[in-house]
Amino acid sequence: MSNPVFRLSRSTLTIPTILNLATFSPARTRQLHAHIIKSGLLNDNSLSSKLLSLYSNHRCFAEASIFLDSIDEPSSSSFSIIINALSKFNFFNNVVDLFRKMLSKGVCLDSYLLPAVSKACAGLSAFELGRQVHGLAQVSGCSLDVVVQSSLVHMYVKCGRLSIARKVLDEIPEPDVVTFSAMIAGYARNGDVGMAKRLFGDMGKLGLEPNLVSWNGLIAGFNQSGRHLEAIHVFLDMHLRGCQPDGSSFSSVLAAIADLEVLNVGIQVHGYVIKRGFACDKWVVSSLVDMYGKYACVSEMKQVFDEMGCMEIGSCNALVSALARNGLVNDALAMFSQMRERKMDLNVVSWTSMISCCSQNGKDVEALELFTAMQLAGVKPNAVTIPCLLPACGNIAALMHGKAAHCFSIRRQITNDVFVGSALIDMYAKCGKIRDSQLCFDAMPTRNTVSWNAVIGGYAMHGKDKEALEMFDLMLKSGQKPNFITFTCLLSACNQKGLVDEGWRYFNCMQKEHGVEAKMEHYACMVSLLSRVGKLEEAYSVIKEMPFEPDACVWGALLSSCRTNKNLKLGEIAAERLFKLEPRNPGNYVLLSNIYASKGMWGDVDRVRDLMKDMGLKKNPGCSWIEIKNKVHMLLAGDRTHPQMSQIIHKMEALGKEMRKAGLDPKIDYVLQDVEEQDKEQMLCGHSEKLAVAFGLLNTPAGFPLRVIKNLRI
DNA sequence: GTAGGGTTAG
Repeated sequence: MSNPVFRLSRSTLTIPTILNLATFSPARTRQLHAHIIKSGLLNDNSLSSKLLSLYSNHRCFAEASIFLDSIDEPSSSSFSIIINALSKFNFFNNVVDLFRKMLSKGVCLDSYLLPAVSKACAGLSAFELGRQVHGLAQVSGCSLDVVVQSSLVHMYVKCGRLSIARKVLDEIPEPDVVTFSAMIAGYARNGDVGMAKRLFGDMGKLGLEPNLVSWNGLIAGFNQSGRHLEAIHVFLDMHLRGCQPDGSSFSSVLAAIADLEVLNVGIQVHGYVIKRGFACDKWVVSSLVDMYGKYACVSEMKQVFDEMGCMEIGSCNALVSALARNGLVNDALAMFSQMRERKMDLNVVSWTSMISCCSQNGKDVEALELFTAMQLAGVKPNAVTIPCLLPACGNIAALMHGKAAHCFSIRRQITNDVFVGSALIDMYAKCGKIRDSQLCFDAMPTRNTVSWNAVIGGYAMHGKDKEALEMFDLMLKSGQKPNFITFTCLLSACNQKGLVDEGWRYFNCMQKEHGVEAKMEHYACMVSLLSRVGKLEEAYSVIKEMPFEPDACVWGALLSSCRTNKNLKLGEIAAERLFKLEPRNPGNYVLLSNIYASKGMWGDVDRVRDLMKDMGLKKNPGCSWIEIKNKVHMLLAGDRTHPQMSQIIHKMEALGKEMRKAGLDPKIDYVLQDVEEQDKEQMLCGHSEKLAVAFGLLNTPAGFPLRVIKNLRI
């Protein structure tokens, strides 16, 4: 006989023997179900409990529910079995539904199912619902149970209501180490690691010995609050007090180590990980991969990942971002495709990491495509995804996509997030919508340095020096500290308008008054500013006095102005440096030959052209775009009423085709897509910087200062 | 039979 139940029913086996069978497959469970119906044993309590457990453990909740419905008067323990299993598998909505159904049937509460319901409310962050459950627990008398109390503390913590959670904790006559751990983790997660530490101490005073989970909560708390060194100290303390770390302790402490300059400590902990047998723990591997990635130990991070011997989503995500962080963009993309091919369950972190990798490495169109693919895959973007995506919209002036992301943020109610807000400011500014940019800034409930930099940088980018400088004053008044990016934006604004005095003022005060060291970008701005107003010798002195070697940006600024001012002596010096630093940039050769041409030195013009030929370089694709470049520059200078706007657009289209033929990607479709739908003139004015990007102007010295701003990650 | 902790994306 192939049917086991049939065989059972015919055999001498009794029902109690069946119940003792350790495991039943789902199919066998269904057969048992049929057997129970056939034998009329539906209301046998122990049998029905066994069947419900079997179904629930196999996640056959539909069958469990059908069986529950067939019982005449189901007890709270019958509901409890399914509710606990649903909660264990994180089916929180179903927990709530079944709990409601149970109440509607008038079944009494018991303290075995309340923690699961409370956990579901915690998982759903359903504060109101959780409060009602708390009320029911009090009415039914279940709230005296320490397990129920602990679950309520956890629920309030997860809903972000720390003071209520603490009140519940304080009212428990005999809280145990689990209750304390929930509260400690709550304080830790919400950034109040001081309270977490105090409570940890209180627990000791009550004679409760902290266990592994409480130590881990504290380590994670210090790590998440950015107090990395203290996280390491707690880890050592725990070890000294005889509590041996587990995967959770290791993953937190390694994350802390990753953000400090202590690679040797990391290597020692890695040794400890191996010794304790956690080298294949998925959490630990993720942290190790991330740590080695942050220390640029590429082979180590790959080795740790490979030695785990399986593809697990968390560690794969860690590897993707570690590869991206180390500039191995193609490897990161390959890894991500492999994850997709293997049909791994990609989560929001997987998609967000990849979007971030693309938007930071010039793969803007790919970033936008990934955002669409992510949603098609049913993964909801969150408050981290949006700030990763928006720079891609800004980089190619894809205003429609940026707006869509903005609308998405409004629907998801994440516009109050400081990262989302700052990224929106930056995106609108880069798409030419400086007013929208300001509106987003105004709407922010809290701002940080990044938000101020975004709005100041936006005005600087649009040549609105007054507004940029005004915003800086407001920034100082608000008490927000400026950083090196703030000063780059300010100097860039001064540079565009030739404000030499203001430029020097900011340059001199940044170190003295604000403790910000002058970097390459600041020197580049000063050199550009001075040479722009014809003070070439002064600019050259600044270069000579720089405390580090000037880069191509600095020399490019000088060369560009030497052409305008027909200064051969300094032009040759700058060009010589540039030919070494950027031998393959045709713009440098063109500029020098222009200076020679302006002086009628045709022999030297030929010499530079031969130099270009030797390098296998052509002039920038389709030299007719020099014409466009001038017009774009006119727009940059603030000419908002150019009479030939529609011709410029046609020219852009033609150039786009030409560039594409030459195998170049002008990304013009994205620019034009927006232009089509908006008032063209209005858009084009705002798009001046984007046009410069689209046509590769930033790769020529003439593209300064856009080049400086573009390279900034606000 | 019920409760607590972790990593990777800005």
